[in-house]
Order: sequence, then structure tokens, then C-alpha cells
Amino acid sequence: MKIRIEDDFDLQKIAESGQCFRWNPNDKGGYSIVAGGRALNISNSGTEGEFEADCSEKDYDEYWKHYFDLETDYKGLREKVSKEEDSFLYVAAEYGKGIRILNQDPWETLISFIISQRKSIPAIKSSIERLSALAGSRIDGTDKYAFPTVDQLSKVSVQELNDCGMGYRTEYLYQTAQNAAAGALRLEEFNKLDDQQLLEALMELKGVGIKVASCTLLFGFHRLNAFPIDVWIDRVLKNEYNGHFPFEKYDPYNGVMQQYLFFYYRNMEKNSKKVGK
DNA sequence: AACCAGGGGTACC
DNA sequence: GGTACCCATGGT
Repeated sequence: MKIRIEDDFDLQKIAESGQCFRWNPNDKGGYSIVAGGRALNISNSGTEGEFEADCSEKDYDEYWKHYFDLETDYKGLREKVSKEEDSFLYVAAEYGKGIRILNQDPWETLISFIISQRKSIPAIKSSIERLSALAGSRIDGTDKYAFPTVDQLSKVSVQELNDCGMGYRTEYLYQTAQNAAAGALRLEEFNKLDDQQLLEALMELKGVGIKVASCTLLFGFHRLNAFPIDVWIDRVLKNEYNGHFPFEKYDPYNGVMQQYLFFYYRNMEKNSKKVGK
């Protein structure tokens, strides 16, 4: 079906924004996406603001529309950034125009970001694909595998986790899965908690520190004010903000600004390396 | 082939 | 509350 999206929807930028690990380029110049037990191919139709997706209108309305967060006005959020008062973020937001914060599954997001620690993005993607193929359900009519459910992941052994390249994160994943399967970790009930309570609840899990918890808030629970600080954002804050980011200006959307900063700064670094070679 | 990756736990202070 | 050090493995 054809989808009309006027502004702030750039598939490549979202795919490379570091929030999702199961978007892969397909042979139509678009992306193959696995999420929520479904698979989708989506690409730009060639006309500006028009996209072609291989799903039914029902699937689009019931799932993908919300997944892509099309009900949030990102253009309006970018316009909160003053060119004069915060020129660095202004440039970053212009550069990152088209990024949206996806509505991803909390469980998949939590596990994915536990896996992510001290791994490169290609290595994260590889581990998640292996784990999904090992324990997830095959998606009808495709050769893709859904992300393992709580029940499915709880049946994966330590040895099998190691075989997926999890390294020292194996024990974190194993414990989290066992806790969830035993009913000691109920992510569904975490929706009731406010941001701070949710952050603290997630950090009680072994292997979940402030950064992984913040990513889970932002990308899995759609708490748009969560502000994950990784190595890149740490450099941005030190180098561009004298260590003090003006959170009060962008409340409650600091997480969106964080994504612009992350995407911009990381790409600047990548590009400067290319030139250097 | 070394180097480092969207960090966290632990042991100190 | 802050800091130093270790952690397994894979992509480049």
C-alpha cells in the first residue's frame, strides 16, 4: 500500500540512528524491518513524502502507524530549538530531520540494549539475529524470525546464549529471562511508573545500568524525556555544552534532542575518519 | 592483526 | 558519590 507522510520521516536516518537493530537495507532501496512479531518492507516510492509498504491497510492502521510514531509532530519539536540560543543543537536537528523515536516493544528493547553494551552496532545486530533465529517464531510467509518472547528466551540455555556471541552478557540475559518467566519482572506493569521510578526499577536488574535503562525508557517505553548518555553524548556535552545541557528548555522532549545530537556527532566522526584515510 | 565497540559490576577511596 | 580496572566476543 502507499503511505503519505508529509515531513520528518527518513528511513535511512531512522535505520542508522542506533535505536533499532532489525532494520536492514532491501533490494528495493528501502528497508526490511522485523518488529512486534511482524515483518515489513518499506521504501520511498520515488515521489517526495510517498512510501510503499508491503502490508495491508489493517496492519498499517493497527501496528505500523504507531510503530513509526506518526502521531507525534517532530517538525514542531525541531522548531523548539532556537538557532541563536543553541546553534549546535539547531544544526544537529536540521541534519537529523527525519528521525523519529519508534514505538518498540519494551521487552525486545530491554534485551537488545543489554546485549548492546560494549558492542559495535554490526555486532549487536548479528547477535540479535542469531538469537531470534534460535529461539523466536518464524513469521508467516517470510524467512524472518520474531524476537523471542519472555517464554521463549527463558528456555535458551547459557551455552546457547554464548553461541550467539553474548560473551559476559550471557549471565545478565539469562537472569533477566528467568526472572521475567517466573513473574518476578513484569514489564507490562512498568507502564504505570513515572520516568524516575521506571529508571530505578530497570536498574535493579543485573546488567542494566543508567545507560541501558535510559535507552529502554526512550526506545521501549517511549518516554521522550529520557536522555541516555553514551560515549558520544558524553563527548558532545563536554565539548559543546561545557558539561551542562539545558534540559529545562526541551522538557519533556530531551530524548528527541539526544537522538539528534547522537546521530549528528557520530556521523561527523565517521565522516572525518573517511576523509583522513 | 590490533583495536575498540550506543557499559556495568566490583573494589576500592 | 567518584574513579580504576576488568569483563568475552566480533567487526573493521
